Amino acid sequence: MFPYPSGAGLHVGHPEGYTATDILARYQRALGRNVLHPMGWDAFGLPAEQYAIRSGQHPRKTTEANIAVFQRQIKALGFSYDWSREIDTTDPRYFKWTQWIFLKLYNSWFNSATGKAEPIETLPCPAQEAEAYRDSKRLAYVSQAPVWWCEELGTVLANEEVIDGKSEVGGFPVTRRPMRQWMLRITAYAERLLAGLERIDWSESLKEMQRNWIGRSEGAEVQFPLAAGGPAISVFTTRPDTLFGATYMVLAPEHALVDVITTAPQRAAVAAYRAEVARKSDLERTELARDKTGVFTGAYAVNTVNNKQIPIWIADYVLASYGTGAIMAVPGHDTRDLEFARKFDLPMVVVVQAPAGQDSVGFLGDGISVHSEFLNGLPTPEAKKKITAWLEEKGLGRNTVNYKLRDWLFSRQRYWGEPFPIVWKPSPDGSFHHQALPDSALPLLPPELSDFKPTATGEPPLARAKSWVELPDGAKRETNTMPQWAGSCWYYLRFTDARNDRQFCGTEPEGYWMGTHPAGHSARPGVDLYVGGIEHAVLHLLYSRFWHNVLFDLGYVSTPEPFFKLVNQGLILGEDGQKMSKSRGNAVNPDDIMGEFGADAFRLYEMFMGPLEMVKPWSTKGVEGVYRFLGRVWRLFVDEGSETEFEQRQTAQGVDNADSLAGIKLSGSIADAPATAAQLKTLHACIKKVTEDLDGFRFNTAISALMIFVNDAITWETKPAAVMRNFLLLLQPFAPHLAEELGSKMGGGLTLAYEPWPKFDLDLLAEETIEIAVQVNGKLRDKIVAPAGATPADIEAAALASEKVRPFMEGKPVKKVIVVPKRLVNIVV
RNA sequence: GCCGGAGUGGCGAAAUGGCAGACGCACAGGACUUAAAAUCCUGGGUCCGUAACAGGACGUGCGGGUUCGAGUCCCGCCUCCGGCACCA
Repeated sequence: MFPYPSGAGLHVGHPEGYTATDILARYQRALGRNVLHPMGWDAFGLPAEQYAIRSGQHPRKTTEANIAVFQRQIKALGFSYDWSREIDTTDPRYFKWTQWIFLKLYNSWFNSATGKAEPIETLPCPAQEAEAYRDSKRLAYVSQAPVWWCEELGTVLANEEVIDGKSEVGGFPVTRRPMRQWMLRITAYAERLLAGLERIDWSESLKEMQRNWIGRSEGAEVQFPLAAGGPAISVFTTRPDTLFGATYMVLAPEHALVDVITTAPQRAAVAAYRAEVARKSDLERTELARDKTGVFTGAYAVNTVNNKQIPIWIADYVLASYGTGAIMAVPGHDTRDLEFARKFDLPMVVVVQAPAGQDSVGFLGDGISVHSEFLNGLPTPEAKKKITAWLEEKGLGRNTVNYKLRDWLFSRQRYWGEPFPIVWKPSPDGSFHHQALPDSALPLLPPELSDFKPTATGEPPLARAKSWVELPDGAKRETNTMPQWAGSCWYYLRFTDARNDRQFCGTEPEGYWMGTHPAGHSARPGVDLYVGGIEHAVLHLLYSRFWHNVLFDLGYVSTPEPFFKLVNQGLILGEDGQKMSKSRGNAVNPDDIMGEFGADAFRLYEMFMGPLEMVKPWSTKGVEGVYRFLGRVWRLFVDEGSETEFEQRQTAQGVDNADSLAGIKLSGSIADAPATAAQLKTLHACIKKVTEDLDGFRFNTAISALMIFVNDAITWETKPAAVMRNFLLLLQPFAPHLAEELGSKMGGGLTLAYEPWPKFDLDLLAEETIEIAVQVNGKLRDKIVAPAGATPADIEAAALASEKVRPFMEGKPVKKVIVVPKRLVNIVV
């Protein structure tokens, strides 16, 4: 995942994923594959804008400076990126296409019959109000609804950006307020986003997080007529089988029918309760709201299965934004309803018999229906089917599916983001109607501003630029901007064809790199390997999949999913095992580490710490360890005398580093000598282990294999040049600077990075004799040495003959002997 | 509460159901040095045992199970980390 270039520079987490992919890129190239390994900048975003507000410095300037810092650090780490594909989401040549994709969303609708997005022109519209109808179906639409507003940040936020009633960025309180906003219809893709998870190689936990976020829930929508007549109240329930146990109803306080149904005597109480709820922040509502509150509306609904009248309450434990914003309360089999019923003394009926030994009151699982007339005796799944059929027949209900996923709030009141390619045209009645700009008007650049603060009226900062906003024909530009996620939704596609100024990316390169083109190198549709932090599980990774699905439907990309294989690198903690942070004082600065130990040691250490996916604490002692290893590699190759001279020259003044380094000679122990069988075995064991570990992303054990080679090679009096050169080829992806330096001293022409990966020969690994463990009743008692070709019978005989084993078999008959070829013998007595 | 993941030496960790602790850190002893650093060599799970060897018992969060054999598989718990959480 490409980084947001913050002013603080890289933190140690960045090089973790980047080193892993760089090693694999180098490895895959050495295997002869064409590798796309690019870097870019997710550079729109809040910090640059907030800095601009404080300092008056244009975010463009800050962003450029930050990118320069990131570039310097990333280049110092020796990543083999293809810089000709570098992208910057704030570059008009890039965000032109972000705006273009927005227009595709705007000009499309989701056809539920085909399950796909289609151009808006294909939408069958009623003759009257055609435009309004079209607008109501677009994938990008305007909504006047309560949204999360963050006073501190001066902007609205998406659902995904609000955590426990606070902004994800900064942890500021957010409140709900109705505003006109752009939304993206991601909910139309709920099923597709769920189904798509089945065909991609992501960790189960990450898939689960996405599934939970989408929150699919199957149930029934049921109508409850009002006792007094008028509109029916619709509820969503996953347990229609408990309908006979519904003893009251609850509407969310914000429900539209509350005003309609509340009776005169209750009006004051209801109004007071609604005011109280509205005043509560969402934080209070979720954190403190375990204690149930609510008031009676005075109205009754009819439970049509038994024609009983049940009271209608309002309570804030029912959310306006989920399902229909109303529930049938079944205190017998729902914890929350039970709590509420107990508090307000409402009736409770058991309608599901729990299995023997469990209390039926408050029982939530599947059981047998009771006190439910025609459902009695049915197990829960059948009762659900029967009651739903019954409701459908009477026109009182139907099967339905609900999702927790909400549409994506896509506009922000910020300066430093992509402007919407939208203008508002005046209508004769004085209102304004949105209209898309043509593709030819892209990119739409933001106006120049010197004051980036939100305006006093709460309008976005872009509203300040009157000459930009107000068009000669009386139309006004949209002044919201897109969220930071927009640019990162599709950047992986741009990498395939980063300099294309006619298309967001060409069909050919897209097909080639995404793996569906006949000439493509991969059988895994999508990005072959995507490495990044888990924090994007429900943000970037969900948004991106959504956009990609839409682009796929519209025929612009060739794969249904963007990222085939995804690996989440584990967080690197501070030396104290706590999360790294400036305030804790346990943060590690990559520049310091590179300055002291060099880029290779830094790369190597981050890979040696442990498995890529694991959370692991930093240890500067550990860096010293791999640094020492690199020192041993160096001394393995170079002549000690010339090395000493080098060090002396270094301490003298006015000596050019490169010239001085060239004076170091290769060690005399490296010679064009034939390798011994033992040397070849050491080399090929290393090739095998490193190769297999790289295939499995096991960088830490691959490095330990390199160490094992060096520990052995350091004892060789004569080091065959061919063996040593092969070792450098294995080292090169991990520590490219050192490996290339030594490679060039060895000569032989090519840069190591362009040479093929060594192959291992199993024959060279064959042992002449094998050590075999001898167990008695599963306990190790001896080790014997047998020729590699020994038969199981030979080995068994040798094991039984062992002196050390004899005492443990004394006087006990041998029941069974298990011989595991080449490993062990277990004698059961 | 629900869903994921993880618990192995002093520490980071390694181990297709087959010799637990590879590799590294830290530590200890030794060599080199006037000395230190660097470097090189050696050692090490715990306990019992021995003058020293030898030898033995125990040991992968806890309790069971399957198996000739379990860190690994199964069942039940505990702890930690991450996510979700009044979602009907």
